[in-house]
Amino acid sequence: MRPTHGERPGPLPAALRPALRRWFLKNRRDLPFRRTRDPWAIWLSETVLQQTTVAAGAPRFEGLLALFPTVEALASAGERELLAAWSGLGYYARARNLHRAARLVAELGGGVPRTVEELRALPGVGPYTAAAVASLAFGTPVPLVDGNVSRVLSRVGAIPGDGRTGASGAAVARAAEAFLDRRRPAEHNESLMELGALVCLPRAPLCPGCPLRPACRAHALGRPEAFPAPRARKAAVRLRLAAGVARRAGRLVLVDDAHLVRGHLVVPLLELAAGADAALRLRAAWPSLAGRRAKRLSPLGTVRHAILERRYVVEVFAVEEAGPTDERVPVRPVHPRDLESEPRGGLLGKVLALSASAGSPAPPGRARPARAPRKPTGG
DNA sequence: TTCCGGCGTT
DNA sequence: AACGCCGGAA
Repeated sequence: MRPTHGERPGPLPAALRPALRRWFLKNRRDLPFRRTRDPWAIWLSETVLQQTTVAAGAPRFEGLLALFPTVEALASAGERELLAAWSGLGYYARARNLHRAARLVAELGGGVPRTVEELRALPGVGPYTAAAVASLAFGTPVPLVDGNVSRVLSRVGAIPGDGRTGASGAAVARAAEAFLDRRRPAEHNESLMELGALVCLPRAPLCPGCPLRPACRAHALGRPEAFPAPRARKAAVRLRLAAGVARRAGRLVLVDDAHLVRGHLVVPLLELAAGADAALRLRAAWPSLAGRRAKRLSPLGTVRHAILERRYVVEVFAVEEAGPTDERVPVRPVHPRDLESEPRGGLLGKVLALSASAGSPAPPGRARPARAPRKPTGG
């Protein structure tokens, strides 16, 4: 048993259901897939709509339903026919799954399965689609949590986290279960989705028109748009680089950037395997990188640079060169004063700042690399 | 450009 | 838990 840290958001008061219901009856959009309770039509529409907006998906749903009006019709059609009709919708594996599922259903007879468990067993039918068919078509009292509903419930309960993964996903599921109107699950589920689609918008929610506002903790906190928390960013890839700063006749030795941004100029650098000795590797590679022998390397420090989800840790060295120059290695020597007019990335600025601070009368202690000046990137 | 979204796969 | 799928919207 473990201690409770803070209280869980309580269930949405059932007292708000009538307000939600009134709001829905007044504001619901008249959409083609809402005019039917036919399980196959619901299944098909949910499959189409989980990958496209309502605007784009509605006409496609109608076309597909006209072509395959029953699950048996799809089962007896070829996969190619479905794929042809699916063209432009994307996620073609889902069309194949739908076709396989239709054949399974037809083989078993008895039409579209009625229970969540049976539905889940069909290829391409996950928790969402199963709950949608069960509740919207068959009236089974199961909560339905799509992206819209997850956002609504995250806000109403001010649930920390992204509302999908781990504990926050579980908290959203509990809230959905607690708020479910078991007497009319279809209408209830549709109304929550519609509220998310029309009022509880991702970026700028329209709280004044929201029937759940009296209970909404995120609104009470004054920051409805802060929920759900942004999705965790993809884990950054960490890479080690070794870079060398060398001068020839007052000009910086630069090369075309092959690692980070094509078309930019950067100091010669190289990617390091884990545990590799930066100085050793850079010195050995210098002739092929810069076309000249590296006589001596002195460490200048470390620079960090991020591009999208890549994190570079760059060990920078001042390089003293010696010997003849190999003209076959493409190098672009640039005088520092001409740097402004060259395409270059933020990394070069950071490296040069480090080099400059190391070259100037040393402040006591290790010089922290100055932050690179903001530069207008691109074009 | 960045973000979003159900599901299957890994 | 993370990723790819794929097109649309912000």
